[in-house]
Amino acid sequence: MKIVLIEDDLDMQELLRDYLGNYGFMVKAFEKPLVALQYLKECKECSLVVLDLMLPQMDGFDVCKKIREQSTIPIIISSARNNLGDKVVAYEYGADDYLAKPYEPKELIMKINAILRRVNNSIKIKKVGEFEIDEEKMQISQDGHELGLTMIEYKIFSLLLNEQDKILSREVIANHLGSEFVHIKDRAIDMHISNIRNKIFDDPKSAKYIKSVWGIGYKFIG
Amino acid sequence: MKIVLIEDDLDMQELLRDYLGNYGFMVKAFEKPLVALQYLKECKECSLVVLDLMLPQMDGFDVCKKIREQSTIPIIISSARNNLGDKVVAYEYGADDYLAKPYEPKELIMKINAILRRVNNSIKIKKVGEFEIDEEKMQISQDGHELGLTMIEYKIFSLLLNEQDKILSREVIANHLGSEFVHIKDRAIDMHISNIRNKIFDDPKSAKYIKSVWGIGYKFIG
DNA sequence: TATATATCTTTACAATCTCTTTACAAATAT
DNA sequence: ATATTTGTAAAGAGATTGTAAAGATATATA
Repeated sequence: MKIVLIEDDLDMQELLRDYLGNYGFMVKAFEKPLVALQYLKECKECSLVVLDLMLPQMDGFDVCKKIREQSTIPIIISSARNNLGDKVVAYEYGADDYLAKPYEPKELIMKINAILRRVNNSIKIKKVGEFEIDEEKMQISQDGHELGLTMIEYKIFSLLLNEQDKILSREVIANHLGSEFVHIKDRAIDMHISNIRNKIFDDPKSAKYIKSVWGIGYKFIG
Repeated sequence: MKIVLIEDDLDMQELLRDYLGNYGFMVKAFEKPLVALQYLKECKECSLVVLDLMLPQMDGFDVCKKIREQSTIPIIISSARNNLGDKVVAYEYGADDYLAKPYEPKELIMKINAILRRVNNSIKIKKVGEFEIDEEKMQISQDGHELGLTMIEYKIFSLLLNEQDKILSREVIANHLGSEFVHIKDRAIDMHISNIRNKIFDDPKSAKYIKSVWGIGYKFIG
């Protein structure tokens, strides 16, 4: 489990590196946020960022925002500033948690574990109503019964489930299928929806699951 | 988004219920943990638990553990105890976050949003009187009941709600619908207003919600 | 390789839904 | 009283959706 630490106080950096190391985390520490951002852009196996707010080069909030623009990796803010305003801004910029210095390193460990537990849980199998998405097997089942979707059907239906209640236009759906599919016509998507509906026994006239949103697209009713 | 609050201090309970309510969360509050556990077992649409540690009947940690045995719903601990030991136990029992009293209610809101962002995708709801505008879903509900507006009806009514008490001319309304609709005749807008009124059970002769302003247009009475 | 099978896209048309207009009664202003 | 504005039913115009069927493409099997 690799953790990226962005902290310019080198004493603090070493302390956290050791502490996290003792709990089995690999730590990649950075002093300069711009270098860290570059590293994060290319790092596939990084699991979480611990970010100090007082940094050279660049404001910590901006770093947080920049990270969020390029990925959904969990971010824990570690800051000497302990006022509500800073916390509000941090959360609005997409941070997952906020720790005010000084804090017990143990508390950081616990927060990291709590967040990773959430993130990892959601990867394995995700339940949405009576449906279960198994990302590994690329399968979706309804009440324990595998639906036998085709690849495109799987991609479309898992998108609808993951974004439940959100209206997705045909364009958004097409984009989600990958660049090779952006050209396909809306009616092709309608056709896939129709086929999915057959497999989950849904009737468009009185939709229980996939609702047509007139003039826009479709949504899954959560 | 429904939140279960387990808190035996009734003042605190009311404070949090109001505060969370203002942010569009539905709150189901319990004083007794055993009743809450029973409720959670059957509740499909509950999204998160806020749990106080000092409770009658049963220790808060045990409640946390019991909840975790039966579900993966996010748990935020809200406790007067602020020592590392308690925090460690809470996280080990599967809590997602720990807030030490006294805290700003705003901070709880932020933590809830941060966790829900991870788990689902959090929602933005604006409340105007008994109406709730959900921009993501492009839906408006009245007393929790979805109105089933068409796209143009949604655009018009959300404009009226957002500009409550302000008189909007038909021209302003038409402009707000987008450039493709600027040509439509005033009577078309009257027709949409009439249809909206039907859906929200408003009577133009004694308007509770949408008032006609003779010679100008319409306004929502806030 | 050739053939069969499965998957995906397109076409076409009916069914459906939304939006606009019309028309007339009712309400309001001068 | 007359002119103007509003409310809305009803009809018409237009756009969107559902899906069968056929064609195109990809994948598997003999």
